[in-house]
Amino acid sequence: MVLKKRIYDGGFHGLLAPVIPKAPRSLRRRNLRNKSSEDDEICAFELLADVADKLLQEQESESSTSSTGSKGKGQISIPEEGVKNELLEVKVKVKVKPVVSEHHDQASGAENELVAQPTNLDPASKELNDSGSDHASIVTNADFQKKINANLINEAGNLGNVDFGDSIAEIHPKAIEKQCVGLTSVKTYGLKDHLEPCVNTRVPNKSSSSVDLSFCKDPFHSACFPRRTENVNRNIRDDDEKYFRYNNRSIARLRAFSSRSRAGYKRMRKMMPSRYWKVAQKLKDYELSNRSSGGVKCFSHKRKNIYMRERFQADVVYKRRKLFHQSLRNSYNKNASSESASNLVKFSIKSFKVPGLYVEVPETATVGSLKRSVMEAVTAILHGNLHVGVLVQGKKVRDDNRTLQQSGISQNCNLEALGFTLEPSLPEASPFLVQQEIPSFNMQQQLSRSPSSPDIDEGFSNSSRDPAFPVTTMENHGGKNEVGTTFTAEVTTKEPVEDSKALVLVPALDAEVLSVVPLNEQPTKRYEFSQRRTRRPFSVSEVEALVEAVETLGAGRWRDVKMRAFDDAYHRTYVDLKDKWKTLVHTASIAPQQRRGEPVPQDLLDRVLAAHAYWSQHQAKQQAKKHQKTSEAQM
DNA sequence: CTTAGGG
DNA sequence: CCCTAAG
Repeated sequence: MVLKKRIYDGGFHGLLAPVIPKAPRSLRRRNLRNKSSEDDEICAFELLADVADKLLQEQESESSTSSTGSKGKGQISIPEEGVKNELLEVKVKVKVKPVVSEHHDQASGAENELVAQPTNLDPASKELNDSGSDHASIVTNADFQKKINANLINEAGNLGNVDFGDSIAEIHPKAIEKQCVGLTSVKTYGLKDHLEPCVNTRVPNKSSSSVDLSFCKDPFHSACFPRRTENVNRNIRDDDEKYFRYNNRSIARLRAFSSRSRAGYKRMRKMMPSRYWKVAQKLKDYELSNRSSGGVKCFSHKRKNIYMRERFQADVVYKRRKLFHQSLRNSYNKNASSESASNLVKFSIKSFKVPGLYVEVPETATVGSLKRSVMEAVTAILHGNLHVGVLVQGKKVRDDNRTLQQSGISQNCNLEALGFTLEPSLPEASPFLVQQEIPSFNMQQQLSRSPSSPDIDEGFSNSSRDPAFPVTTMENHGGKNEVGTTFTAEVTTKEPVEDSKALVLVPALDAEVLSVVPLNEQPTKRYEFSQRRTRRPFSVSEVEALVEAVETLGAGRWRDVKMRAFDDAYHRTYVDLKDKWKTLVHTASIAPQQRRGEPVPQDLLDRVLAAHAYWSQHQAKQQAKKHQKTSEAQM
């Protein structure tokens, strides 16, 4: 009946603990916004262009970091005999989502503004040009569609977002049969200096099987379309640090929206790592501003929850990883029967997933534009700096001098555990250092992993496979119907596996690694893409701030604590604060000799203990009261 | 999205 | 720090 007085007499340095009522979420949320300017407008393609640029630069300046990577070229070579002289097949599947291009957006959902053109393919892939439409044909037969839909749903289920109205298409490069696949170039307005990846897959002879990825920059398409205002660039630069402060990964996506619904908003948000979300947000803002001037209603899209950025990111990454694993898989021919030579390693690479690929095309777009979109996406993602990685048991084998046998890759062993990754040859760099050096859209360095583990990299632990979402699973996964955009490229040896159509939902960004993972391996909770955040010990001043905040707000209101004391510390999520408090309490309760890390002043620890005691008691009282109340109500 | 806890 | 179940 009476407001409980909560005067902290424990002595927080003489301060009365101001009990700040917990504001309604709705209100609190409002506060979260407006943290930074929201008038930024960014052209999606500008972003793309920058990304492409960076990546290109990266590629050019970076020689291979692995033995396989000779600039712009990667090769998988299995020097073992027994590899069938088969043709490699490359399939590209795309999950398309209705989109409205920013340039034509008026409700009609105009065609994507991508323009595709034949590229100057290298001789080896010349025929690609001839194959023209072949290498990007849309499969629309009902049966397949059905499967894909199921798959999409399945995939979408992983992301937890689904939408209706998505159309799917499979692009099946016929070039396969010609043993090579070419990616024609695609030009996007504003996309500058894009590379023209030409992926040639050929199988020389029974002695070796190789996948040759060569890239060429297409001078022809270098001419840029008019770029957006400097305004855009400025904003990108200005906000870049925030966007990519912690994770600068490759981004290559084409996006637009046909749906301005909240669902759409949420979906997008979910699908993309929070760090990119902000960008997306801006992109959207841009689009919306464009559109609003045309009289189209915009929906609120200014939500920003800065503290949750990282957490969110984590979630997305997690989901992405999940999806990721569904795709890249190999199937291995383990036919011992025909294998007389026990030392032959025989297998086929069933599919290559293109993780960072994200394609969105308006339903009303033409098939042609779809093709072009895919091309562009591929171009943006594969623009070259890739190198192949080999995974055994989910662990990356880094020593190129090892023999297959030494690496545990042998016919008698578990070929199922063999996988490949296609990753950009990026330098290892601290995201934090990088961000300072490259204030704008730099998203390459991220995939760098700690240089530690020399041979086996635990990070790439077991290619996780979620049993619930087997690649080949076509069962309708019910419910959701949201589809991000999937883009899967499969490389298969002849004998097309009936269900080589594994459709993979690629969670957009973070295309660092394209991997091929064994099909039968059991899923693990470790995902290749997960990169643990770099450890950043709390400084004494941070501890001080935390203690102060908890003293006044109480332990448990982490969101508020965050807001109060770490609002600008983007790398500290409220969960982090909660965790830190936990450790602080622990630290304070153990002997000084047992403490590690930068010593926290005893007085601070004392305050921790005091506050902890106080708020614990407080909480207990609250609970008691609550119980009493409920019990009374029952009587 | 937030909290709360275990890992 | 990560991962998750609950709310």
